[in-house]
Amino acid sequence: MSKTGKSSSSGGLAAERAQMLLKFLVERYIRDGQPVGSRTLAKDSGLDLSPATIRNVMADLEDMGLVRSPHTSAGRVPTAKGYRIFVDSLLTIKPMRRQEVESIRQRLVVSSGTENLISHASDMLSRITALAGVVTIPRRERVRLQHIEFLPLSARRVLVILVVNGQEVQNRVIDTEREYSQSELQQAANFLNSEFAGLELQEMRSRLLASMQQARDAMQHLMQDAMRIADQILDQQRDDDYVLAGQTNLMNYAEMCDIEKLRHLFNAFNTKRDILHILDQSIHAEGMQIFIGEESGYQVLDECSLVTAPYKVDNEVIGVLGVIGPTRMAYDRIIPIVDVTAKVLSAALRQD
Amino acid sequence: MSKTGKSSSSGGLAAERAQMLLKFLVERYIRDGQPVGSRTLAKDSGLDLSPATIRNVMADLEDMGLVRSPHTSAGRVPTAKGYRIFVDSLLTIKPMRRQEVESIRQRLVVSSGTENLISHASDMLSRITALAGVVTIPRRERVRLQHIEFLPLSARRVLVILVVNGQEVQNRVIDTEREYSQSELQQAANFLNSEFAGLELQEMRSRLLASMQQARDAMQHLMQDAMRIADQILDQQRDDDYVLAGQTNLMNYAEMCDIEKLRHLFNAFNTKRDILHILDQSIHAEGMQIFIGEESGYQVLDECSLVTAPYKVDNEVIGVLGVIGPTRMAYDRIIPIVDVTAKVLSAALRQD
DNA sequence: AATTAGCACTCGACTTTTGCGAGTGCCAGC
DNA sequence: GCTGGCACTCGCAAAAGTCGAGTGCTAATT
Repeated sequence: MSKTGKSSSSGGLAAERAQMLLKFLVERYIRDGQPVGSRTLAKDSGLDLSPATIRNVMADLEDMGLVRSPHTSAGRVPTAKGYRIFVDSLLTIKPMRRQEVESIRQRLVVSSGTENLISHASDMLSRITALAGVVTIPRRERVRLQHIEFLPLSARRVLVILVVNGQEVQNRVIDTEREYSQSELQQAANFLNSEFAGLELQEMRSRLLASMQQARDAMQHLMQDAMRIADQILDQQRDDDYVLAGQTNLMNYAEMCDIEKLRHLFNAFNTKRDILHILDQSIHAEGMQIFIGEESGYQVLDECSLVTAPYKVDNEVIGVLGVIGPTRMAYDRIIPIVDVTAKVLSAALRQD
Repeated sequence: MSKTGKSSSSGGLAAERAQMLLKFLVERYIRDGQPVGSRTLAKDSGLDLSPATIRNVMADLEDMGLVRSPHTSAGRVPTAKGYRIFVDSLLTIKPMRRQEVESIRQRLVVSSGTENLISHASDMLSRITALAGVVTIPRRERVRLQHIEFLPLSARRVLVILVVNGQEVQNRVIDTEREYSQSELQQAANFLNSEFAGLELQEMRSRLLASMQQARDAMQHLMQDAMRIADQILDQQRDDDYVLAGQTNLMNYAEMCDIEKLRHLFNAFNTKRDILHILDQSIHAEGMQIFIGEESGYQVLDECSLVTAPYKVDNEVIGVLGVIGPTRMAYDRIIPIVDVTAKVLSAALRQD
């Protein structure tokens, strides 16, 4: 009954063999998508062991929770835990083909405008990996005001245009408390521009607050409104989002044949909340992150893995990108792709 | 063999009965999704006929291409042609529930900003119908310039901000041929604003062209650039798009269980080209349009129907909205929903 | 002439049976 | 500790059987 203790035998050596077998099993399963039996393993692993021995090792691995049989007389399949070990310590990364790197770079260098860049990156990810690509909309901590402009729309409605961070344009309509004349608005804009251009919105906000307390001038309300806008924009920064591409690629995978599962997954894509939550986790973790199957903690991603990498500008992480696919994805190929894409995107954003 | 001729018997009366039966059959099939047999029809149609008689009528309808049997011993199912007749002349529209109308109105009245309005409309459509909702981004023929602003970014890059049609803001970065000073830009903007504010971009374009031929001043190039922008914006107007919501609803329908079909459909949604083409057809046709199954001419929509209605502002049609679902959708309920939503959206856009 | 009852027949959906084979676990021998 | 051998398990797939809804046709009825 309790053979848990005695199995690992003479320590490290057998453990190493078990690892080799695990590695081989995972690779094989990723390739074929079929449970791997002891015979296959014995024949192709190059370890020159009989199937029976392999079976013993497999039983051990199963005890450790690294593999499992879908049913009594099938081969073994890696569990999430098994994939974890594989990814963390057994994986041999396969470098990207020159051509692939180039195609990403080309595509991203050409496209202009942050929006465009992001969606192209997502698109490239999904194309090259044949999985779903995801890129979060960049979110900077520091929003630097470049220019502000007020434009009267009607009696008490003013259109506020803000240019921030180089060339991003944001606009809002505000309902003001009283009617402002064209020249008043102009004056206010001039004031704000001369005082605060180049500063961060946060900074502007607090300075404005301070100055309003001492001088209560005619512009008071308008200034307050301007501040409200700044707040809104700062808020909106937080209200993040992502661009997804190639969802349909996921429909090709056997593990997704269950339409119910697929629907839940797609719903999660639309709802965005859960996915964003996971992506958020990796925005703070330096470097690449891999979520395997149930690890993510979200049921919808049960048989999916997520490979992510943060991208940055000026050494500040401003977003995450990655791919979503079945747990049984070719990690050795996917990982460098995500990695490189993040770097290329970072570079492209810098000079945007 | 050839009983085609003699079947319709004493003219109008029998034909009327056949129509009643067709109507009943379609309604029933829409309700249950099961082929309808002669017995059911006999029992529930209220016509007091024996199944055998019904069978004869069915044979006639089949000859006319309005129904078909999926296989020998199943009931009958409407063909696209059958649905067409049903929708065109047999359908009894079921008015919307007060509550539904209100929920749409509420939702759309509250939301501000064209973008928002559009996506909420799409969302409402998909929620209420439990199908996929689609709304095209509005495209006005007349783009009226309200305000233009140049902002220097770096040596030869200028950010151009255009406010058009009330409160839409568009922006572009242009690379200029030489470096312009801040005051030059200001001057140019002032000129354009005073001359062209309130005019349509088309108009501005041609006037600018005319005036440039006589006076070749220092602003020549900048003006040219401004014109280029106007062109781009006019172009972009043409580069249309739509907002889709509730795709996942489609996964619930039995006729969509084929994953391959589903994938093609979703691909079409992403590609947008074909769908846009169909929607375009209905932007010019006054009033509602219904595309049933193969009628659309696109294979991907083989077992789907599309119910659309144009929406307008100032009596000018600027977009189309509608729902996409299986041919077997509840037309009597869907049609008024699409109709009303189009009207509510039109109203909401007017005061936006 | 239209309608109906009756009847033989068809065919898909579902269930059961059967056979097969891949793969396992365990044990005894090397 | 490894291996060969063996009984056993189970899923899968093909084959066979059953059921019933529904049809088309024909002959009788109104």
